[in-house]
Amino acid sequence: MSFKLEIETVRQQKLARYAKALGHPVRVYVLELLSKQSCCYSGDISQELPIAKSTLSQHLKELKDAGLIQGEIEAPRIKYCINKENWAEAQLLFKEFLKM
Amino acid sequence: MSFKLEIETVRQQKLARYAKALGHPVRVYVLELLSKQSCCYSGDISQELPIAKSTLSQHLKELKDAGLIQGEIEAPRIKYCINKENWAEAQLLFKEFLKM
DNA sequence: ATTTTATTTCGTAAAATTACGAACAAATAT
DNA sequence: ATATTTGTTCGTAATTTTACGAAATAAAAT
Repeated sequence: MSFKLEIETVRQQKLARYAKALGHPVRVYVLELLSKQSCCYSGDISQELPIAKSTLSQHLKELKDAGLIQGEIEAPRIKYCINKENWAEAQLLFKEFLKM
Repeated sequence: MSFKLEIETVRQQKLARYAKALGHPVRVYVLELLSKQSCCYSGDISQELPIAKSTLSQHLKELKDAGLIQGEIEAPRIKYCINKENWAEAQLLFKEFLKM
């Protein structure tokens, strides 16, 4: 009996998706910032980083599309927070993966 | 006294670099395979995956460039193994990051 | 009503990623 | 010597990523 390693599973695709979202220093920075202060505004982040606001906005969109963060409108600003449910999933997937 | 979160540090860049390398299902698969059997040949991997050999070769190159794997020539084949030193570093970086 | 504030979306451009098959290299087997 | 085996590199193409500034949006302040 041989155990064939699963290929291209949903699990692997999810892990890769989260990893991809973390594949840029700015996005790593943003997630770490959000973890430190639970939530924050786009402008707070923008002040610290030497990139255009529109560029930051794109990075935030990618984190959102990957499901790692979410934004609530608190006009005229937007409050970004970690998406706890998906973050927990990502943590689990990475933990399992790193154990290997 | 306020503690400003470090921005664009070497640590964040390293983490992002490793994450980026894991940002594709095939590369996640390869790393898991290598962890299961310590080492293996490109052909062994190729057999399992529905992608062209040249494409797999590119993915292997990216994992190698990111430092996560290494290849020893064992002509006419190449034996790929996990780069333990860098893998340990990646594990540590991710672990710290996930703790947040 | 108009201006200000905070942030996104649009338009654009350069660079990187992903994928394939064909051509190439290098050692082994015939 | 030549063919076979194992992988890589090359050439090419489509798509995605990254980045910027300008224009747009939408609520709040004046």
